Formats: sequence, C-alpha cells, structure tokens
Amino acid sequence: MDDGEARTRVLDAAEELFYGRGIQTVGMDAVRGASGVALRRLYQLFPSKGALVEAYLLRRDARWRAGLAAYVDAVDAPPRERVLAVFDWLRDWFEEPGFRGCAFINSFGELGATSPEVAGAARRHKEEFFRYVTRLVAAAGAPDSAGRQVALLAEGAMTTAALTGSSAPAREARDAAAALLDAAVRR
Amino acid sequence: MDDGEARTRVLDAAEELFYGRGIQTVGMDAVRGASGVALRRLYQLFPSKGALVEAYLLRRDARWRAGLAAYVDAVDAPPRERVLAVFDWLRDWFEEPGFRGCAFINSFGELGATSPEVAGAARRHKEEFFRYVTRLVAAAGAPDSAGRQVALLAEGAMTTAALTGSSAPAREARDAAAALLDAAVRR
DNA sequence: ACAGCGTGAGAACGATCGTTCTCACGCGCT
DNA sequence: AGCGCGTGAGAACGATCGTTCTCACGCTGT
Repeated sequence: MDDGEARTRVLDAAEELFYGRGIQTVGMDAVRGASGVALRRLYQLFPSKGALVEAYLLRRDARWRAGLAAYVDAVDAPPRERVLAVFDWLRDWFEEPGFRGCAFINSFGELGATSPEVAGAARRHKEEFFRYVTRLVAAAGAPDSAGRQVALLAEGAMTTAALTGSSAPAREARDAAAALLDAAVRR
Repeated sequence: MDDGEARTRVLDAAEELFYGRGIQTVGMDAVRGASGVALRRLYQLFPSKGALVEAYLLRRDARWRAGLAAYVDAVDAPPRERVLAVFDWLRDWFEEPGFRGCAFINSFGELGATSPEVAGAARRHKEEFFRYVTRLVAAAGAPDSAGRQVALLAEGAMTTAALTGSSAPAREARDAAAALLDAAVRR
C-alpha cells in the first residue's frame, strides 16, 4: 500500500468517524483500526491529530461543495429553479443514512472556541457556500440581500434536519426560498 | 453557603464554561475552580458530569425561552411586529460579548451522537422554540408552514452569526421573515 | 547472501479526566 | 467539655488519549 492509498484510507476512516461521532470522541486508535493504517505511518502522514482534523475538514469542504455544484449544474432549467435545486440536493443529503447535520457547524460547536484552525475552516466553508448561493440568486435576478436570506434558510434547514432527524426542513426552506425569490424579483 | 446557593454557583460556572469552551473541553476541576464549590459537594449535588450537563441545558433552555418571551411580550404592536421582534431579540443576543451560537446546536454537534440525553434536550428545546414561533406567526394570520419557515430563518441566523461573529444575520433574517409573512398573509 | 533501512504491531509514556478517598478541621448536640 | 457527623482541600485511582518507542521482520541493492 503506497502513501497515496494510505492517505485516502486514513481520510476516509477519519471522515466517517469524526462526522459520525464527533471529533473529540474519536481517538487516533479508532482511526487506525478503521483505516488499517498503522499508528506510526498515520503520524508520518499527518503529524498530529489536529493536522488530520484540518485535512478532514478541507477535503470534506471540497467534496461537499463540488457535489452541490455538480447537482445544480445538471439542472437544465431557468435560474430560479436552479436556486431551488439547492434545496432538492439538501433533501437528498438529509435522507442519506448517517446524516448528522453540517460537519462544519458541528465541529465549530465542538472546537471553534479552542481551535482557531477549526474555526477558520468552518468560517471559510460557510463563506464559500454563501458566495455560491448568492451567485445563483443573482443569476435569477435577485439582489445579494436575497442571496444571503436564501443561504440563511439553507443553514437553518441543515441544523433543523439534524436535530429532528427529518428531511422535511428541506422542503419548507425550499418553499420559503421560492417565496423570497418571487418577492425580490417582482419588485 | 447552603445547598441552594452552591447549586446556582455551580450551574452559573458550568454554564459559562460549557457554553464558552465546549463541554468536553471543560473538566470538573475547572467547574470547581470557577464555582468555588468543593469537588465532594459538587458530586453530591450532581452525581456525575452528565447530570450537570443535563441540568445546565435544562436551566439554559428555561432562561433562554423566558427571556425571548419576556422581550416579545413587552412589544406593544400588531402581531406581525411581534414576530419580527424575535429577530430584534436575536440581534441583541448576537451582540452580547461571549456570544458563541446556540448552546443546544453546539452541544448537539459535540455530543448528540453519543449522548441521548444531550440529543433529547436539544431536540426538546428546538421543538419548544418552533412551537412558540409558530404561535406568534399564527397570531399574525399566517399558516403553520410560514411559522416553520420563520423559525428556519431564526435557526440559520443563529449559526451564521456564530460562525461569522456578526449580528448582521439577525437583520437579514428579519427582513426575510417580514417578506414571508407579507406573502403568506396576502394570499 | 547479507547488511541496512523502513515497516507493522503494539507496548510504553506522560498528561488529563471523571470519580472517589483521606484526613484534619469546625460546628451542633447533650 | 467532648463526641460525632459533615465539610473542604486536595491527593489518589483507574481509564483514556495523543504521541513516541521497541523490536522483530521483510524488502532492496550489490
């Protein structure tokens, strides 16, 4: 097993464990067990648990936003529908087994106060997400303020879906976003 | 110092520490130091750290919702303005020094996967909040669906304010809620 | 074939945490 | 006054965690 494969195996295990059980709850030994990569090698790939956490967040950010962008890109419809497609993607995500809310909100709640790296990663992730939503909303002819409002709805849907274990917030947020868009464009 | 005062001193210290730094980051020794209550007595007031965490969440839930309700009750205005007052109260909260987001979302992200008690406390808190918002929205003549949408906006504002360290999301969510209310009532 | 470097498995180390125990002290009751 | 229960301060204990070390093993180059 070369370094590249070891790295992805470690990151895959770390992502499943950190996301599923929380970061502090998961020891490096659990990552070793789930990845099959020896502790010694694990530490030469990632010099500390903090570095592994950072890598986990970084890769998840890239994957998550790429997944959303790919989904929206595949929607061949007017800009308004492309904005709403964000909430369809969220619904699919909420219904995935093992869904436990937004990894960045969770890790920020857990470590944001004590780890500037985690706080920064979460902030950057949300900034990018807000920027992306605002761009979609702008294409639908609504101002930036509407973009931020739509993003707030998405944010609320994520945490509420996590707390209640239901995907219904995706639909409710989608309806609200549609109403906001129509109100903002009609003006 | 009688038991009642010791209890509130412990709970005050626990709230400040758990909310400010996260639950797992704070040891019982830190609670002892901040409260001035000896470890032995601390454990006879709360038989375990889990029990103290539960008590912390329970008291914070009651205080938080009572504070919101008192603020809204003091607003002598039409029902629509009373709904929007929720977001004014949120703005004030966001601007308090030490604001670090919703304690229940944070603790759910940290321990929701491993502690049914924490998960349940967070779920109940949000349920009550949603019920309260829905009641305010109903008084303004909008359906329950609009109530849940407004609550999603509040939820999103909380997490976004925490992540960005800004109170602007309160205003943006307020504007969005106003638009949603007007659209829902006009129909 | 053989010396040597890197590897894997896991023990070991130091720190920390939740929880309990020790022990000397102060207060209330008779 | 003297006895005893409960208290406070902190040491102690067992577990766990992040990280490093040990050591035997297998592959590589000549």
